[in-house]
Amino acid sequence: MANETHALNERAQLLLKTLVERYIADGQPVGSRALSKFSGLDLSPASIRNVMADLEDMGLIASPHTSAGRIPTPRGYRFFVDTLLTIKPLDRVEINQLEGQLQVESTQKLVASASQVLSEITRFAGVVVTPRRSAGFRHIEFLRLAEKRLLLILVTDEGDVQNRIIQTEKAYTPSELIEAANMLNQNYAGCTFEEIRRRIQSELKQLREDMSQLMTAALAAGDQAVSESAEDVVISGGMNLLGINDLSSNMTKLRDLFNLFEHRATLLQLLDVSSRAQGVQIFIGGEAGLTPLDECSVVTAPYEVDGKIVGTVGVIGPTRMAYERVIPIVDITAKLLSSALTQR
Amino acid sequence: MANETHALNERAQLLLKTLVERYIADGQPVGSRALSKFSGLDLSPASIRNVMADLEDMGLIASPHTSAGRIPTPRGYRFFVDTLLTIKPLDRVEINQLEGQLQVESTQKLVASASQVLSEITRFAGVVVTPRRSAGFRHIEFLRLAEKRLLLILVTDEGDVQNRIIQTEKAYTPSELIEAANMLNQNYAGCTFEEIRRRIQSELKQLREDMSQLMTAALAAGDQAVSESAEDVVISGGMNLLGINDLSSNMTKLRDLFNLFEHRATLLQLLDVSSRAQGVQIFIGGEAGLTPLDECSVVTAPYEVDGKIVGTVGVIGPTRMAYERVIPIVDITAKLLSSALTQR
DNA sequence: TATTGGCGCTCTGTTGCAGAGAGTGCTGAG
DNA sequence: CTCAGCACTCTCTGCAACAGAGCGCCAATA
Repeated sequence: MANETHALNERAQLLLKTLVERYIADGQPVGSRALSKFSGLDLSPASIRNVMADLEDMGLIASPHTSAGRIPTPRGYRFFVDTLLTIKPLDRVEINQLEGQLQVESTQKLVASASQVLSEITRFAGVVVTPRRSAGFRHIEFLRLAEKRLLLILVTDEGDVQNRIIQTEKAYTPSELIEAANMLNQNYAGCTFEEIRRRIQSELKQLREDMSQLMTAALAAGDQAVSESAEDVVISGGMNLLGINDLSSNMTKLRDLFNLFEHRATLLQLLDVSSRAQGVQIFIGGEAGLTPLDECSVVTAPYEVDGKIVGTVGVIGPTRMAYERVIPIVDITAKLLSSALTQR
Repeated sequence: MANETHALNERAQLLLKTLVERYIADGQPVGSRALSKFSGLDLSPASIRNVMADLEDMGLIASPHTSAGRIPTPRGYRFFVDTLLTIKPLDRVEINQLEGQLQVESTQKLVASASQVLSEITRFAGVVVTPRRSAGFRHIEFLRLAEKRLLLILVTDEGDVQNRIIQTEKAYTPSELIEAANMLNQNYAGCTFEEIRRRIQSELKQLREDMSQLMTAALAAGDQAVSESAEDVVISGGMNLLGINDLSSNMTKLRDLFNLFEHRATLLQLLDVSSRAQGVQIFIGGEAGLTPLDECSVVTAPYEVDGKIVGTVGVIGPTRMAYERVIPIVDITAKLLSSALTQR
């Protein structure tokens, strides 16, 4: 009764910590005897039971049934990761290994490989929200494929290449195509497509009709490029979660979870939240407000280009995961991704 | 004893057919009573039991245990699809619906959407082996991104666009880049990269050193383009299989199956076999020689460009699938894909 | 000779029950 | 405050009984 200080005393904290650690380690409810053996506190099981009762009153642990040990509640996990968890930073070797697996050839590959590395190293699902991009325009090219078929190649500000095939009404000569491309390249390089559209509106009428068709096609391609390069979320190793006992026991939940994976928009919403804050964020169980995730945790960290946050990396795994290991992995991956993207 | 003609008499065939159909419909072992009710033969259960015993002797059906009904063996399924199955062709509406969902914008999208359509319409996993392509070269472009960073854009014979970023040792001027691109475009358009490599070998030495660096980079990109456009297999809706009771009962098998999905090469090997033959092919259970598939069937059909087979589409689902429905779907999809690809 | 009704047999799935094991809550003593 | 002891609760396992489903076989029948 005397230790009802509401703030946990040191002993209770230590016991909660070892309880969570043991539960994470073997997935079995932890009883008073086990705790008395592993806490290092030299207390009898009976005394420990008192503390456990307090912890249960506070909603930090719970027992699946009368006579099983205790398992952490979401609140318990929350307290654990917030104040009890001691994370050990990755050593140099692991970082190098991680870095080595990132494929820096293109932004797409970078993002895909980051997601994959996360899933492989944690054995959970890796997620990466693709970077937001400015809708700038750098270069355009028309290439003649056949009589009335053109290949339009469009390079954005960020060096991303978009291409699309256009059916034209008229057969353009190569020089006409070059002329059109030159006009766009010289006058509008560096502008967003919005700007181009505005500025071109008036000038368009003065152009020959056939030219204006090309311009319109180019703008359409540009718009598509912008919309396609909208945020998207890449998921790797979702299958890993099949192997997790905690999740694969109830099939229905597992299916809901995978449905969530296919439903990008919802996931995106969750992950976007994380890009508001700096550093690693953790969502435990249903904290994110998504029921399919109620036995999962999501560990995320934003990454940046030139100091500006442009996306999020993360790991989705069971609530019972080795946070002290996953957190630094996500953290470092975000940093590696940031630096790889900033270099380009 | 007299009907031991080894070739099944008509009655036995009809009974086998209804047995397989009923088993496919509700997944329960089929007993003699059910069969007597649904075969339309007006035979008593006792008589039917005699026939069933014969069918069991021939290895076409089996009972899970002494006192359950019978289920088809793989051999039974095989006989069923080979000689008993009556497939009803898709009606016009369904074909249109199928056609409408194919995204014709690019080869990649076409293949991806074909796979997706297959999975959505069958509620199983859709697979498509991407088309083999010739390694021709059409057009190249160097674009200056920064001091010593170039964007190399490469268009292949088939209108596919590859791009990669190159770090150079020297800072090229725009006109140098144009010169290099022109040289490649004018001299080598239409050649395979192999040919270019051979022809350029001698000429390369005569070029200025800086030029030769660009050429080498271009060739490397070309090679990569070729290797990347090698056959690959696209899988959609693998998750659908989670919902199939037949498969999700034994978790381990399910995991093996998904591992197979991630292991592209093996899958590719299987699907490539199908592209040897014309028309729809069906692999039942372990017939493909892959243990993870022993409770699955694979229905495939090759598709072609200009009359030449270039890839395979297919569906992977439980052996207990509605073949009469899946077969025409796969068939039509292959045909639609062929015509969509031939048009471009 | 093919078909059929009937009977006994076998296997599954469910239910009820008892006992062991694990762990708790509580109480009273040090 | 700590702790040993005890009664209690809950799960898990094995066992036995029983109903249900379906088969195989056999003898009767059309």
